[in-house]
Amino acid sequence: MRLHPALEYSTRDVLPFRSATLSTRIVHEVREALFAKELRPGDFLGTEKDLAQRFNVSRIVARDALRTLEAQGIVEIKVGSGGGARVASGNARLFAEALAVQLDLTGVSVGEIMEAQRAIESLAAELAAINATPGDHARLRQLVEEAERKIDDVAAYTRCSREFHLAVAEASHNRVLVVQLISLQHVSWPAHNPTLTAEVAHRILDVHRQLAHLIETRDAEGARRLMDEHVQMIAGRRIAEHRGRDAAARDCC
Amino acid sequence: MRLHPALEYSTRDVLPFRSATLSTRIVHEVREALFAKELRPGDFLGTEKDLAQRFNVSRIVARDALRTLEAQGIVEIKVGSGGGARVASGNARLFAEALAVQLDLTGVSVGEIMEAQRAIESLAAELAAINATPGDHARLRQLVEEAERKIDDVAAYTRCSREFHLAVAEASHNRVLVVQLISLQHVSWPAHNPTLTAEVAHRILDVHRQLAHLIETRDAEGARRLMDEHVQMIAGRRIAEHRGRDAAARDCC
DNA sequence: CGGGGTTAAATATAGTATCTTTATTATCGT
DNA sequence: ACGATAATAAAGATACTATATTTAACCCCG
Repeated sequence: MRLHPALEYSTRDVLPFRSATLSTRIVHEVREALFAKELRPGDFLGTEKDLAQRFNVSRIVARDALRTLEAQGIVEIKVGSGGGARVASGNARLFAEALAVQLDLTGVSVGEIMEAQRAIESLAAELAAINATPGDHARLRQLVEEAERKIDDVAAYTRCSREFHLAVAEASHNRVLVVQLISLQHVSWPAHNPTLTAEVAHRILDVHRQLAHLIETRDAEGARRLMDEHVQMIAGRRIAEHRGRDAAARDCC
Repeated sequence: MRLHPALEYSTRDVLPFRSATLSTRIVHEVREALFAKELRPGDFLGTEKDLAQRFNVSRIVARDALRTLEAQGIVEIKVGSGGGARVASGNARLFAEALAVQLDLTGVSVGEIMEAQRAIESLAAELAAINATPGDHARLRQLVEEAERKIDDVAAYTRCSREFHLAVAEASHNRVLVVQLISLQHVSWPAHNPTLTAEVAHRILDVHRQLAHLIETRDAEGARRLMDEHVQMIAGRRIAEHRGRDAAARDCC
C-alpha cells in the first residue's frame, strides 16, 4: 500500500541529537506534518512495520509512537488486512476528557470553571440568536418540551437540561465554543442533582423557554443577557453544592 | 517501594469482557481513580513491572498503558532507580497542544477561534480588574514598557504583545481562562506578523497601556469593553491575513 | 454463465517472553 | 563530604504466538 507522500523522505534529516526518545521524534514529525497541512484526516500513515523501517527503529518504538499519537487523538489504528494507522478526524469527546483531566490535575475550583462557562455560554447564546437555522430553532423547542415532560424525573431532567445548553452552543455554529462547553460540562455538570427542587426545576425550564424564544426572534443582546444571568444562577448553586459536599466529607470521614 | 493504595485491589474485579484491549482497561482504571480522588498529583503508580504484575499482563501491555497515560498528561515517567510512573500535576502546555491539534483536525475557521478568544479575553480583563494584585499590575506595566522598547522589532514586539494578553488572563486569577487562552493563542497567534505596520503597532501599544490602566484603577466594565473591542480588531486583522494567505496559495500553486 | 454467500488466506495489531543498552539514583567506602 | 560503584528502571531490540479483520478465492445454486 502506498504511504502518504508527506512521510516519504522524513528520514533524510538525520537526527542531530535524540530529543529524549526515538518515539517522541516520530510523534513530533507526524504532528509537524499535520500542522503543515502535509497530512489531512483520513490519510494513511503506514503500519507499525512501515513506520519502523521508515524511521529505522524497532517495532516497539513505532508502537510507542502510535500509542502516543492515538492517545492524542491524532491517529486511529485498525487491525487486520488493510489496517494500520490513519490520521483521525476531530474528536470532541476525546478532547473534552483531556481538558477535564487537566483541570482536575491543576486543581481548579468550581468557581473558576463556572466563570469560564459563563463567558462561553453567553457568547454562544448571542451567536445562536444571529446564526441559528430553522432546524436549530426546532431542536431547542423540542428539548424544552422534552424537559417539561420529564420534570419529575430528576436524572432525566438534568440530562435534558444539559442537552439544551449544548444545543444552544451548536446553534451558534461555532465549533470552538461547542468543544469548550463539552469539556467544561464534563467537569462541572453534576451526575446527580441533589438540590434540585420542583420549584427550581420550573424556574430553569421557564428560562430555557425564554432563551429559545429570544434566539428564535433573533434578539442577540437579550439572549446574551439572559444566558449570562442564568449561568450565574447555576454557578451559585454549584458552588453551594460543592461547599455542602466538602462539609459532608468532613463530617463523615 | 509501596504502591498507592488506590491500586491495591484493582484486580479483584475480574474483567467482565475485554473492553477492546488490556491496556485500555488499565488506562481507564487509573483515570477513574483520578476522578474519584483516590489518586492525586505526585502519587506513585508503580513501575512497568509493578503494573504488569498487578494487572496480570505482560510488560508491553503495561508499557502501552503508560504511553497512553503519559500522552494524556496523566502520568510522568522517570527512568532509573527510584523511577517509575507518578501522577503528574497539570500541564497547560500539553493541553494547549491537544486543543490545537483537535481544532486543526476539526478544520475550524480563524473566525470561530477569534470569536471564542473574544469571549475568554473580555471576561479575563473584567476579572483582572477585580482580582489583580499589585504584582500583576507591575507585570502588566513592565510588559507595556518592554513592547514600547521593541516596537521596531516585529517578531519581538509580537511575542511581547502575546505575553501581555496572557498576563491579563493570569491577572484574572482564573486558571481555566489561562489554559483556554494558551490553547487558542497556540492556534491563532501568528509566528510572523506580515501586516504589522508601525502605525498599527503604536495603536495596539496604546490600547494595551489603557488596558493596564483600567485594570489598575479597577474599572471592570471599562476593561471588559476595551478588551472586547481590541480582540475584535485583532480578529479582523487575522481573518484578512488568512484570506490573503489563501489567495497567495492559489496564485503560486 | 452469473450472483451470492461461505470459507480460507493474507495481513496487521495485540500480546508474550527474553534480552541488551542506557540513564538515573542510591549506597557505600574512604 | 565526596566519589566510585552497585542497583534500578526505562528504552530499545528481537523473535515469537494469538487474534481480529479484510480480501479474495471458491463453491454452490439458479
